[in-house]
Amino acid sequence: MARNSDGTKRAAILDAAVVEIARHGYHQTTVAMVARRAGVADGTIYLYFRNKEEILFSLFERAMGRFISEGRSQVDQGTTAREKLRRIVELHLTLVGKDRDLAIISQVELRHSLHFMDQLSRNQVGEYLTILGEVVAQGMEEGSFRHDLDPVFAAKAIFGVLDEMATDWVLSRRNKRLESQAKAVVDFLLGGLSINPAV
Amino acid sequence: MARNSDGTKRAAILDAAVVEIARHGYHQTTVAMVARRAGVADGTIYLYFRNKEEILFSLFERAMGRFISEGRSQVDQGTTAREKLRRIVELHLTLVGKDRDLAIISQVELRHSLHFMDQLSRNQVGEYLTILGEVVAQGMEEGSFRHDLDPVFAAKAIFGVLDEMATDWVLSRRNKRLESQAKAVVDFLLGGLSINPAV
DNA sequence: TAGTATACTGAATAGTCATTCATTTTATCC
DNA sequence: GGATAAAATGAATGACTATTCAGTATACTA
Repeated sequence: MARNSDGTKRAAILDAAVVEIARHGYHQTTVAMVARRAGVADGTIYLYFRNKEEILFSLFERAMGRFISEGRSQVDQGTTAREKLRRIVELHLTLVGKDRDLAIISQVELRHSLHFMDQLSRNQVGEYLTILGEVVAQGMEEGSFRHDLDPVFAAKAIFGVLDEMATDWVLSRRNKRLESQAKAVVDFLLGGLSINPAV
Repeated sequence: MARNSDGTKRAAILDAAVVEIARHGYHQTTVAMVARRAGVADGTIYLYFRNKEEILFSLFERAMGRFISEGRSQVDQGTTAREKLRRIVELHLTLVGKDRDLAIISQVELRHSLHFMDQLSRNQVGEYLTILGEVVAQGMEEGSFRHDLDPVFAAKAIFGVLDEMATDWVLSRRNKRLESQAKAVVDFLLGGLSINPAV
């Protein structure tokens, strides 16, 4: 039952799926296409995944796992909340911008169904938002962030900005690097639009 | 060739599609299901729409049309950039929050494929972003917004925050009204996180 | 009211693909 | 090297559904 001992074949299938799904979309991608690119037989896919949808889930788990562990690591390397925020913004944009195929999947293909998004947001994305929320809470304690923020709300807002930049980059044909937006994002998040926010 | 003179039947089909697609997702919704709910025969659908995908497109056009025209109207009713921003944020959250089925479609189901999103963002969403960008530019001229903003960037960031709030509301089971977040959103957009943004 | 154009119907078609499983290949062990 | 188990294969299956179109109903005209 141990399949191909190391995760080699499973990883190969996931790698193939990233390319095919990014190129054709989840629904236009057949299991046979993934099998072909991975260099295995159609049936082999089912030794590693219960069904086609589970490939998509696993894809996301693998990618989001990196996101979360590297995110935590970046946060731990910073000291002030501002610095932590800067680090996490840079990480987010860098990771998404590193692999366009994967970006297409995370920004577009994974958002297919309510059921699916629900699962994702409950688990992986939720943990990511928690990290963001902790940074905001620290900033409030430090006194560098406004005292009237709600960290849960702010975490979502931060995520919203990052996510929109990522989606915009995926949809644009320009090949300007995504991480080049990091400074603008941080400035916007810290300072907002207003010159004098105290209305 | 004039079909059913007024747009009655076409609208009925779109209305039915909203409900079915919101409930089951685009791919699990069959043309027959839409026809049944609309009270027409399967074939009738094809008198009004070239194919299934065109239903989805039309759905979005109809909804986004309201968004843009009401958005312009709200913006025109405001005088200062701040006030315009507040109005548009409230409108956005109110419109999305008004109809959960439609919200599911705009936040989830419409993001089906790269090709599809591309079309949308180029047309409808692009126009919406333009409106937001104009408000930002006005704020900069007025002197109420920071002079170092890029209106195109800021428009995307604003949209990102609004979109994330909308998606979060769709996914959450809580029935807190979406528009109750308007003040928090405006405060965040205007003031950002920092107490003293001038780093 | 007959005749014609328009709108609608829904059963049949035609194709697609996820998934299965009997069979073959490869690895392991004594 | 023969036996056994684990992995992998890929052709066949079965289910599903978008779309078509020959036929029917309805509205309009003169």
